[in-house]
Order: sequence, then C-alpha cells, then structure tokens
Amino acid sequence: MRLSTLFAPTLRDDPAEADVASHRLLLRAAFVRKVAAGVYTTLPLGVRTMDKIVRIVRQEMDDAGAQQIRMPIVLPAEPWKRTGRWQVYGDEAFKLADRHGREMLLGPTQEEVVAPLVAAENPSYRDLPLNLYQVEWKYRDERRPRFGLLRGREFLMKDAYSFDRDEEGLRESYRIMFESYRRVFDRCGLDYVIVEADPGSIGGDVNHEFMAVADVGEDLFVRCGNGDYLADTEAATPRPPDPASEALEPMVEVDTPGAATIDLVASQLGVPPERTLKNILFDIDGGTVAVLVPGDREVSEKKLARLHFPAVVRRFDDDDFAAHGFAKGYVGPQGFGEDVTVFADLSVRGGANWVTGANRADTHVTGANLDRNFRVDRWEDLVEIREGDRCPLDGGPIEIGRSIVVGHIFQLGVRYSAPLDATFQDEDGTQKPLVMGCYGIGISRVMAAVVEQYHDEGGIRWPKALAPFEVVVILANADEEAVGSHAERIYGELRERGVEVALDDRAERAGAKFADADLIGYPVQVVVGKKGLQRGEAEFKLRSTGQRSAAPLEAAADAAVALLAESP
RNA sequence: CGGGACGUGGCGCAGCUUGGUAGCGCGCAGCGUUCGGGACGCUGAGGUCGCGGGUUCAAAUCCCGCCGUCCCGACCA
Repeated sequence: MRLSTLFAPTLRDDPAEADVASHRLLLRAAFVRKVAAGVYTTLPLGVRTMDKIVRIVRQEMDDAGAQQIRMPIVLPAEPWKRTGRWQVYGDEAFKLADRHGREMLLGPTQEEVVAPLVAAENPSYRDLPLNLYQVEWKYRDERRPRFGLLRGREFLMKDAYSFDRDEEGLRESYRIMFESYRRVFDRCGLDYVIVEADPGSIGGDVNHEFMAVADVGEDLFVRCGNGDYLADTEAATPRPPDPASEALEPMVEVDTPGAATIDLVASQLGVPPERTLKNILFDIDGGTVAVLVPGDREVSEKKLARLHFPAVVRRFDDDDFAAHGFAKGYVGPQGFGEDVTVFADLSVRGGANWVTGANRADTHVTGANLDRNFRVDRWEDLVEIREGDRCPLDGGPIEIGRSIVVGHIFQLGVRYSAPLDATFQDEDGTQKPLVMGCYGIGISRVMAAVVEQYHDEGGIRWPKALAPFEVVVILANADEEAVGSHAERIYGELRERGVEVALDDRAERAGAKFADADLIGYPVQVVVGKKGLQRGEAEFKLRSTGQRSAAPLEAAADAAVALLAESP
C-alpha cells in the first residue's frame, strides 16, 4: 500500500471529545471517525486491524468445530417477548416498527434467532453437538455510550451458540470454547484475567468473563491476594463473618428524630454502622421483597435480579412506600407480614442485637434479633463486594482491579430453548429442549482494549498480529532519486516475501512521516534516506522498544523480516 | 435518567463578563526558499458562530426553548 493514496487523515491535535487513550489514538491515527455518540465509521486502517482480529477469531472458532453463519440484524419482536427479553432489555434495545406497525428490534444478541433456526430442522440427538457463530454488528442503546469504541451503541461482535443434548454435552462444548477464547486473546497479545461473572440480561448459570486489564476499564474484578480466587465484582461472594456469640439483649424502642439514614442513626445512637440492619424494599413483578444487609453494606441489585431472572427488579419509590404503609428510613424486619418475602445477606447471620427501624417515623429499635424478633425467608449472597472483604475460598485479602470485558461465555441450559420450544429428538424418541451455550467476543472492543495496553506518548504500538501493516518503509528524502529507487525496491521485496508493508511515499517532510509512523504504530519502521544512503545503509526502528539499528541497503528486506520476528 | 461542562472554517482554541462589520494556531490551495523527528516567507480559499424563537437600531455575545457532544453517577454481554 502506498500511503500517498491511502485515506488515513491523521490528526495532529488530540480531539477535544476523546479522553481515554484508545479513543484518542484511534481517532488521531485515523482508524475511526465518530458519526454519533457510540457510533463510528471505520477507516481503512481500522478495517485492516479489525479484519485481523476477525481472522484470528474465525480460525480459532473453525478449529474448535464451530461453523460460521450470518443472521439478520433487523429482527421480529415476537420471540423476544416469548423469552421475556423484550422487557428485560427494555430501552436498551433499539426498537422499531415496520410500515405495518409490526414491532421489531435491532439485534443486541441473537439467541432468539439461532435457537428457532436450529429447531426448525427438527434435529436428532445424532446432529448434536452443533456450534454456530457469526461476526456481525450488534446494537444496544446504551444509556451512556462512552470511551469511544469501549462502549459503543453499535459494535462488531463474534457470537457463537452451542447446542447439546444434555448438560454434560454443554459442559464439554463450553470447555472447548473456553480454551478457544484463551487462544484468541493470547494471539491478540492481551493481558487478561478470566473470572466468574454475573450473567446480566443474558441469563443462565455458569459463565466466565475474559477481562483485559486496563485502568480505564469500567468493569471491576476481584482477586484474592493469595491468587486462588478471581471473580467479577458483580458476582463475587465475600466470606461471611463468623457468627456472633454475644448475649441477646431485649428489644427496645428508641427515639431517633430525623435519623432516616444509616449514618444519622449510627451517630445518634453511638453505634458503628455495621451494627445497624438496613432494610431495602423492592417490587419484583408486583410482589414485595425486603433485603436485609448490615448498615455499612450495599445491596447488589445485580445479584437480586439474578435470583429472580427474568422478572424486573425495581427499588421502592416514594409511591410504593406510601402504598404499602412503610415509613421510609425507619423500616424494620420485625414488622413484615406474610406478604413480604424477606431475603437476607449471609453476613446478617454474623450479627446480633441489631439496631433497625421501628416502622414508625423518627423511631428505631435496639436489640433486634433473628428468629426472636424477625424472620428470614431466604439466605443469599446479596452484598456488593468491596476492598477489605475476605476471600470466600481461603479468607485471604481481596483486591479490586479494573478491566475491559472483551469476551463473555455462558452456559445457558434451556433458558431460551424452553420458552422458544426449540427441541430435538432424543435417543428415546422424546422431544427435549436443546441445551445451549453462548459465547461472545467484542471485536471492536478488543481493538480498543489492545490500544489501551499498547501505547505510549508517541502513539499506538500494535502487536504485529493486529497491526494494519507490519512494516512501513519511510522515504525520508523523496527528492533524492537513489533514495526513491532503493525504497521502491525494498518495498517490492517485502511484498514478495508476503510481508504486509506500507510505503510512505507522501510528499511530507521526514519529521511528519516519523511522527505518523509512531502514531499509527507499525511494528517495524524502515527508513531510507540520504543519511543512511551515504553509508549504504537502511535504518530500522522497532516500535515496541524504540530500538534502532541499521543494515546494508541490499539486505534491508531480510533485516526488516528479522526485526519483525523480534516484535511482540 | 440525575449532576456538571461544552458547541465559533477540517482539527485545537480565543472572542461572550461590558451587544457595534468574526479572530488566532495547525491543516488546506498557489508560488518561492527549505528538507532526518510535525520548517519558513508571501498570497489565497474556507464560517447560516449547533437549531428555533425573543429582547434590541444592532446578537457569536443578553433571555427562553430545543438539539448535539463529553465528563461524573445510576445503569449496562
């Protein structure tokens, strides 16, 4: 490729709209341009890099026995209503209507399409396992798109779907994908961790996230200092405290005027917040659920929603408090009737003599105790994990890190196949729901995540597997005829060797070419100019380290290939 | 959706407080001098000042409404 004809308008200044490194550099280096918030055009350099990621993914998927298909983006609403996700996705789905008023949506993921596709062929157990994947644009109307490609409303995703006859088969399909994902992210050069995660609106049970470690990451992961535990913060379970062994005090009411928050109660009564019992009320599909946690902890709505999937979990608002007659800020579990389902976090078992609301404004109680004063219907892990918690495996210290989720895999089971009636005929002749798994990789997000991990002040430092070109030959003094002919020769030789090479033959000054080469991030730069020519040499720069070297002009192509081999 | 900021040639910004014919740097076009880490001189093109309404003799500037973008939060494979 001759850069004189490439559409790659690099920017000298940082765009005002871009804050994080990947966003800034992908704009400046002419990989993408913004069209609307979270919606981008991909320029030629970006297409080349994204295609490389896709190629890696495709190779690994094909090696793992998956087969590529292509499903539509514009989808009818009906199957989404059957699985409950028309509601679960809510406004996050791009919904539209056709000219007849039929409801449709732009695909945010594709379980509702692929399951009926397979089931329509009335498969036999002999046809299983089956794994189908595609690489297509996905649409999610994020409340707040941000960080450029890291959270777009339109993004390129590889999504694969496995079909098995039973759970055992699913586990094997899942294992194969798990290993395949490892190879994909290894080949992309990413530093990543694999954690157990929250399944979000996809649903299902076992799932893992592949998280690229990055300071700008939106997703937190927790790690045990002893190295034996890794999890998404949304799914991580802290080790509950040991049970209390203090003598039970009588329950008494105390006046706490105006103390409608935990902090106010704690300071008025002179007790630490963790001795208070917080009662958070939710409306879940019309029913009332109370969640009890120690006053210093936050309820994880994620975990609560997961227990009730696909029902919509909604925190009580002022109207709900009024309608149910609860005193906001003064709710206590001793007042709950049978119409309230009482959930408690496991950590509540560790406390006694709680301070909690008296179900009357400006009043609390002390000495509230489990069983004697209140009941719990279900014990679950329902708190947000935090720094300082203990590892559930060995009690070690928990650390929290930031990351970008680049891949997420799920064991779905029959969560979609059952409501969609997607069945196969088993050996015993009966129809059974297909046992499914699904497996996603955010291609465009991988590109951004790699930039987050591979950049410096000068620009991007692509690993060679993803660079738009592996080598750039820089014509440093275009007016010297000998320089031009050597550069052309080296460029041609590299092409003959199958190296992906760009020739910077633009009518720019050398300095601008060097700056652009660093910005765009070609792993190897070959400089052909007057200076080296006098010594009969071409000069080289390895972008990853900045290390410079030289070789005779005649051997320049060989030297570039050798240097490329050294590049990450 | 709550909070905050911003919107002025392709990019980065000033001008707005105190209303009076729209500026700077980069980039772009032409000519010349340059030519190894984003050169210099001269000449030039390019702007409904986000959109709509209002106040005023006069609005980029003041007022109202809307739209868009970014940041924090909530939310989110």
